[in-house]
Amino acid sequence: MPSPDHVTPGEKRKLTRLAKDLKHWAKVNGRDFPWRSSEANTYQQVVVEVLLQRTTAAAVAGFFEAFVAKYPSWGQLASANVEDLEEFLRPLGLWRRRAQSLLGIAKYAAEKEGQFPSDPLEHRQIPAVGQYVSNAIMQFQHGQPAPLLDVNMARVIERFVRPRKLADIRHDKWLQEAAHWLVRQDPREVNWAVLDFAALICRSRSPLCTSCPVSARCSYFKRGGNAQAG
DNA sequence: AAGCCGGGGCC
DNA sequence: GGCCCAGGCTT
Repeated sequence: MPSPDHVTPGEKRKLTRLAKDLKHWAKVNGRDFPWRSSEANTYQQVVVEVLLQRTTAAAVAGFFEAFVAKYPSWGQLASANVEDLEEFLRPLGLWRRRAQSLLGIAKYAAEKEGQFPSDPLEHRQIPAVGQYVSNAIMQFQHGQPAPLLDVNMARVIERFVRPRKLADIRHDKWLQEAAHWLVRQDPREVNWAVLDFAALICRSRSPLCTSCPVSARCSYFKRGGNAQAG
């Protein structure tokens, strides 16, 4: 009996096949956002993660262009007036907390000329940078494979393979390992594919299992998880 | 481990 | 009306 903290070889094969299938699925069905554009710079790729926290990507999509126009760099964001920033963020929600987060990370980044540490342990002290944003930094600035492991990616992995043991995503070793394995090749493409798949098919409420490209191998589907069948 | 932030979309 | 959303911070 394998340790519950460890991803088994069988689970790794499942995840490898899942990554392949979701990449294929996303080529046709994936979403297109401005921050995924080849034009997007590291500032935009990192700052958007703060905008996306607890916020739908659709809402950020209608906001992103205006934000980067008003605050085009870490330096200009760092020197923003707090009240102006709060007012600008208001339609997006979480505006007080988010203004503080953005100012904090911008001041740090401006000080370091936009360079974040390559050691994720050093990210702990940076405002607004938790495990998720840390992984985004590792991927987008340092080219290191890292999972954008949020509630959505967690849901996909848990349904497809098995549920995690711990309540907190960040403390579940098995889930962490599974997510890293899932995105180890073509991390950008797979990360975005998984997030798109989670948002469009493997939704938290009423998942569209009948339209799912991987339902045949999904443990959640095989257990009859979706009662209304899409 | 749980509560909090927050407006908007969706049921 | 309640739930959810590319989390992080505080208690």
